[in-house]
Amino acid sequence: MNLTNYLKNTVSFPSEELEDIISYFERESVQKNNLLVRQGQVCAKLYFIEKGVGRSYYLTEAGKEVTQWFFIEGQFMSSIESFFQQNPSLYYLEMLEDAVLYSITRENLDLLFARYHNMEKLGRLLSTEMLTRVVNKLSAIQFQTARERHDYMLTEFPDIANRVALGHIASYLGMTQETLSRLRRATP
Amino acid sequence: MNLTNYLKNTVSFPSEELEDIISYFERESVQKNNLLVRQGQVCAKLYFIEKGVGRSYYLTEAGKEVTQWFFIEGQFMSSIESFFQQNPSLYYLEMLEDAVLYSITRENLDLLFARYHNMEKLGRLLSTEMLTRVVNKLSAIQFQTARERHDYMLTEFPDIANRVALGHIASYLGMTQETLSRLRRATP
DNA sequence: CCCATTTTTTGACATAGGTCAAAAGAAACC
DNA sequence: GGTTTCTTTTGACCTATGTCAAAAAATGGG
Repeated sequence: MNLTNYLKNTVSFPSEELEDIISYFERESVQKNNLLVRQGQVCAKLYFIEKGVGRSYYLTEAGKEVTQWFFIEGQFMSSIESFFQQNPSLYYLEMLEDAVLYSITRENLDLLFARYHNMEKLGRLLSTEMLTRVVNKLSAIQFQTARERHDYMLTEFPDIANRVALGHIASYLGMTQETLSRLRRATP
Repeated sequence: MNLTNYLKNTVSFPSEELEDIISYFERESVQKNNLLVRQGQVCAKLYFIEKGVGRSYYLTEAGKEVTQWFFIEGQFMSSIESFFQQNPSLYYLEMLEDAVLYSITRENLDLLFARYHNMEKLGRLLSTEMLTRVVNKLSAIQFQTARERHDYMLTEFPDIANRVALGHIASYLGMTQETLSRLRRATP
């Protein structure tokens, strides 16, 4: 999924708006295991993923990584709180495969929000969509067994299991990797 | 917190816009224990709470209520997914105290979004804010002990403990009410 | 292709928090 | 103000999942 098509499918931009908007994005090739943002830094950019998978994660006091979210092709990726409020990020952003990204700075995004009503609408729709996704995960995590959480994940990220390490998925689901491993073995 | 001030503080609306926007909201008095939406219904309105506390909850297969979120004065309340996508709601919306609400329909809200760029911006800001809140809860729930989750709650809803039943809070935190009760006793 | 490193699986054991049941306390209602 | 109903606390016991450790399998670089 490329950025132009994605934007078109979400809001019906006149083509001159679309061109102007796209011109503020910058193409970046990023290698596997690269960090886009570290915990404590202000997240400077919003990324659109044309190709690749990424995740956000944080470190516990014990030094363990906890995956917060996965981001795949055709989605925007950022440390949202940090990017929008310009706070130090609570999360690391990491690419888990070689990736092609399109990035935009906060400044330029704000400029586009102010310039185009349509752009503001896009922002609203993306936020709302992400919000419902996070709420769905919350429902799954809040009161379900390890097995049910795993089933939820398959609906949100169907093929993630083949793309990222088991340990990353386990922490995303709020369980240890041993538990996830046993769960998989037991699954018929 | 009333609606006019709330809007003013969030986006700098010209006063004629503000007046027009406000005119689409309708004041409603709702009594304690009233349901605004039932599971399975499409949520028709977005509510602003001037006074009172509400919650969203769902029923498990075993018939237990699980609180999803609390909504207090000065916040918008809705079954977000249902309201914005016009899907059947996964949640009940219930007021837990006698309340004063201002409601707007989806139709009118869309009309205002289309009419005023500022309104679209408001929508975006509210979504983003809610998103960061939900993400915070998720972090708390995903990998923390019962005690830590409880501490998180106190930052998000400092005085909620005095306003709503313990069982509602327990399920919000993803634990049983017995566990929450024991936790409180043990807290110095 | 081999060695080093990382990831996944397996086993033995520990424990936080769940379940069930009943008592105690508060609130609501006539 | 006494009875009913709802809410919170307490106790005894249980289980899903965590922890720690080590083996097995997969991956990656030279």
